[in-house]
Amino acid sequence: MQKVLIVEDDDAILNLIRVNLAAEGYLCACAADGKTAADRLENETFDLILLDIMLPEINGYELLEYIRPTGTPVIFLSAKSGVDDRIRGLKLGADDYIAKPFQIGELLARVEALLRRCGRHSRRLIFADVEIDLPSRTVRKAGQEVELTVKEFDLLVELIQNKNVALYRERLYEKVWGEPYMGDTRTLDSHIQRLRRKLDWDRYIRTVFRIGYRLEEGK
Amino acid sequence: MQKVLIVEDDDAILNLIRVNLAAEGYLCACAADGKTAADRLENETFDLILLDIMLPEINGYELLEYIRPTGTPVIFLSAKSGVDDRIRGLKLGADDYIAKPFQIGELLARVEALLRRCGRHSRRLIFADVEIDLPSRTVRKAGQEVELTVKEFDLLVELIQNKNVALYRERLYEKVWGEPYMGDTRTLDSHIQRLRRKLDWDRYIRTVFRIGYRLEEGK
DNA sequence: TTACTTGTGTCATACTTGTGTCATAGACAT
DNA sequence: ATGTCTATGACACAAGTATGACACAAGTAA
Repeated sequence: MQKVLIVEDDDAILNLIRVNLAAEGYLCACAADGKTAADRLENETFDLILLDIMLPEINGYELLEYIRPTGTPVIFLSAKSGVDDRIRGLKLGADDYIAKPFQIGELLARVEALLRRCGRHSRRLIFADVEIDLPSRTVRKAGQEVELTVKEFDLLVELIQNKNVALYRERLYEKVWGEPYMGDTRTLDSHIQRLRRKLDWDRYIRTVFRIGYRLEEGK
Repeated sequence: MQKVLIVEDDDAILNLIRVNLAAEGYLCACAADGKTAADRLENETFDLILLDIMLPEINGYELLEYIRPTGTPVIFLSAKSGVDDRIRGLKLGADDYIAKPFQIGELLARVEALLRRCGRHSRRLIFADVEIDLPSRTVRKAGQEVELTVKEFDLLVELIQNKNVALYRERLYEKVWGEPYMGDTRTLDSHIQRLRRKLDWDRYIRTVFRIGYRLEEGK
């Protein structure tokens, strides 16, 4: 599922976009001003950003400067419909420029085209405040990168892919270590603990006594 | 130098585009009908294709079908300016859609934006302050030419084409050296270090312990 | 020759990871 | 409730391993 950030201060337009993107199966995040958007960008990554130019606080151009180094594709949305505005937006680094008022169908088509091109099937997992990008093997908690070792990372992925399932120690071990579980060592437990500590996840990684562990959604 | 194919049957428009693209430093190839275009595509590769929809012989839509599998970016040019036409073009696989009549400046800006985004298939790669010209195998950092050896160059290209992906040592080695990775030599590491030193890229080329390396965008 | 590229060896260091120990918590029978 | 047994948490540590840094030699082209 692709994740799109919509930065737009006009409620009506924001909702129009949000509803339509959601209906197409995109995961939407919204920000009504530049500051809020900057905060979210600090803490999350997106597959695409729809960016209004005229915003309170920080405007779209400034925000673009900030986004550019991350390589995230951006489509400008703007009431400024002049050719010069379009050229300026594109030259500054936007990937597309849609003038308001626009037809929602065209916006959807342009979003689709851009994501198709960017090929970012950026397979990622999200659980609670933690975001995992599989190809790059990076983990971010509340936007902050957390350094995990190979085993920790693989274990985390295995847990998230089976959230809310009580995983037997045998199964976990065999999946992550790729060899049969002999029991009677503290290996798995130690790694679970390291994960709990690094992610501050005591509340999510629950021990299932005599069985194994379960990554639990909800509180 | 980027190579653009212009497929357009109207001489005036064709020339307008050709002259302006050439002035911007692009290498232009032209075709006035679908058949000619198809022939050229048989024998050459391009960084970008500007494609008129209404053409004699083979029309733009059909041609797009043929181009799509190659992954070359396409901008549709069309006198059909309706929203539905634009949506159709984009849905069929075009990356952008410019309605005629257009302002040449906007076309140039859109060409530039698309090529910027598509780095991967092109003959020119850009990452951070480094610019790579594949055909001439030259590398420039902040405009200054940097001399890289063959292996260093190939390694760099491989990294950039897979930026933000944790590349396994095996994969990197096999891609660049073209033979299976036996492990237990300092070859790959040495070359990574030479790259880091020559480009001053400690902050971009990150070590993924026990996995390999990752070229990381952003800060 | 000379200059250059490239692979490899060595050493030091940093990091990962498995395991042992001990304390504590849970399960269960009495 | 109490006691017992076992499983897990917490922690520290050691061994093994991976990587950075560097130097050098074999190979190659000029």
